[in-house]
Amino acid sequence: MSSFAGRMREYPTISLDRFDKENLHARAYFLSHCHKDHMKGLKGPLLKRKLKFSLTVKLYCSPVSKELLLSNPKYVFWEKHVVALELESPTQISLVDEISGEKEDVMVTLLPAGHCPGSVMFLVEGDRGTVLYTGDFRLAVGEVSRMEFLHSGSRVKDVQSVYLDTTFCDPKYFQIPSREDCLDGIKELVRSWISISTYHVIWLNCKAAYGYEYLFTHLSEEFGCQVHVNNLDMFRKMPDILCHVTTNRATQIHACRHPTDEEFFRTSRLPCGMTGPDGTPLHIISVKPSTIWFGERSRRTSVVVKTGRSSYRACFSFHSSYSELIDFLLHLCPVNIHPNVIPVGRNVQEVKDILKPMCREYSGRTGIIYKPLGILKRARVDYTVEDSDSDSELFDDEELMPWRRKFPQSFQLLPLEAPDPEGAPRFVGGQPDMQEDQTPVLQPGSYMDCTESNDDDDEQEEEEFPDPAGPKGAERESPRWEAFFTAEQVMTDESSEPENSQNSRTHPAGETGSLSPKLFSDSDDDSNHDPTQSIPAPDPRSEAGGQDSVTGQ
DNA sequence: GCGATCAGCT
DNA sequence: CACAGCTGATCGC
Repeated sequence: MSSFAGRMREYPTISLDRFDKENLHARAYFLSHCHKDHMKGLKGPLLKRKLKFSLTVKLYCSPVSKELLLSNPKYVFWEKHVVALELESPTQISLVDEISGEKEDVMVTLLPAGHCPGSVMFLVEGDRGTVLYTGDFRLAVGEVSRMEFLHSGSRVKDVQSVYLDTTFCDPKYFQIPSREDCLDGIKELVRSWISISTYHVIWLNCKAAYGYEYLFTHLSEEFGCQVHVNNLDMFRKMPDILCHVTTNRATQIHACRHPTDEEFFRTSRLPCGMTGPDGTPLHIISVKPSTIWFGERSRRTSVVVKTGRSSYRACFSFHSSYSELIDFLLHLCPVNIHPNVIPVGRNVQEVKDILKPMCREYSGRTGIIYKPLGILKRARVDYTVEDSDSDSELFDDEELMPWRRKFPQSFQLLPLEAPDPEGAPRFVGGQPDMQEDQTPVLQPGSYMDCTESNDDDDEQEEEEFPDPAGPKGAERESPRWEAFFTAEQVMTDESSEPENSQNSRTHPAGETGSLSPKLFSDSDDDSNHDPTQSIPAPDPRSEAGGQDSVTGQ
């Protein structure tokens, strides 16, 4: 969560991502993205009043952020004062003091931040130097070197200060699998489940915030199956997202929410209440996108981990990992780095100590070529620099390399602080240039990793599911669906759908017993997920028409 | 009655 | 396992 107070020391007359207290006096406002912790004070009555009497105060953001902001009635009063700036289009902005008439011009450029729809960084250039406010961001290693507006000719711009998203500025988040690897893992899980039968549905247990659209659009595209969401008003002018989400519950992929959705899931219901034909229960698995949960794990895991009978965690990060942050900072080589976020369990000084070696005064000695992954890799073994085959992928244009570069002495020691003594990546897969003993790439379908999971976690999560078989020793038995459904539905019938109770009574245990039992067992073998091993046994009442009502679009 | 803040809960 | 956000209680205006 951002704890940035809103103002940069170089340009104190503008406020970014904070709109309360001192920020009420700003000459211009900037919103990096539409997450509530970056919108504090934005709907406040004081600011509302200020706007009424001001001719010059504007709120600058990306076109997508403007759309998302104004789709919320609480912020429509901004309508006349929001200015959408195109990405990577430097814009001169006059900062005028409406009382004194005093004026200062700055050039502002929005850069893509990869955090959520519409998220941007703000590059501000003016008489007080060049500063970069990152907002929240996730950039892969090497991406910063390809951002044109951070460069001038063949060199990196002289950046005075970076105001940085330090959410994962901690060695325990040294490596987070790439978006692509995480997505691939989730795709394989989704594929293996929804292909069993049309009664098999996925619930993506996503938080109520922008940022998961990337997941929705890719899954929809992959499986030709729109994702069910509560509301799509905010995407009304975003056809690229809109075409992949739906408010029609008849789909196998859900990301709908309900205040008690976890309870719904425990009782085998979707938050939207969707059932199969005649109220037939659907077979639901939940996938909870998580980052910190993975960061806390002490052993290597795959990008998708089974945490309960029908619960999974999938690695999914909106924020750059520690190594991505280092790559970003070593490339920019700013004079100052200010953390916007103090991760839980750390204090400001600790975060500043971590960042210090990336500041300019600690670098810029000789002309050592900048190769972050090579350095990180070597740092665990020795302190020499060596060529890496991955360089060409990371830096497609050597001309864009920073020119004032030397390795911060203390930085080379940082990876040794990582909790993993061997420096092993925490995930199966990972970067192609990892050490030889690591599995080089994600194995399709390798999302089961129960044997490496933390026992406590598993126990805890398992408890969410009533196990009619009783003791742990019975875990490998076929799930007893009849008891599972009946017991819970009798107790909670909030949906007041009579079909539910009827359905649970008419759902024979033998039928569910044939549902790929190993999918629910404590397995760590992919082959168990081969849907062809099981014969889906839909409710006898469900004819083709019924199935269409589940999958029909 | 509203906003700010915090505990509790995902 | 706290990435972001909601609800409800309490307090002050």
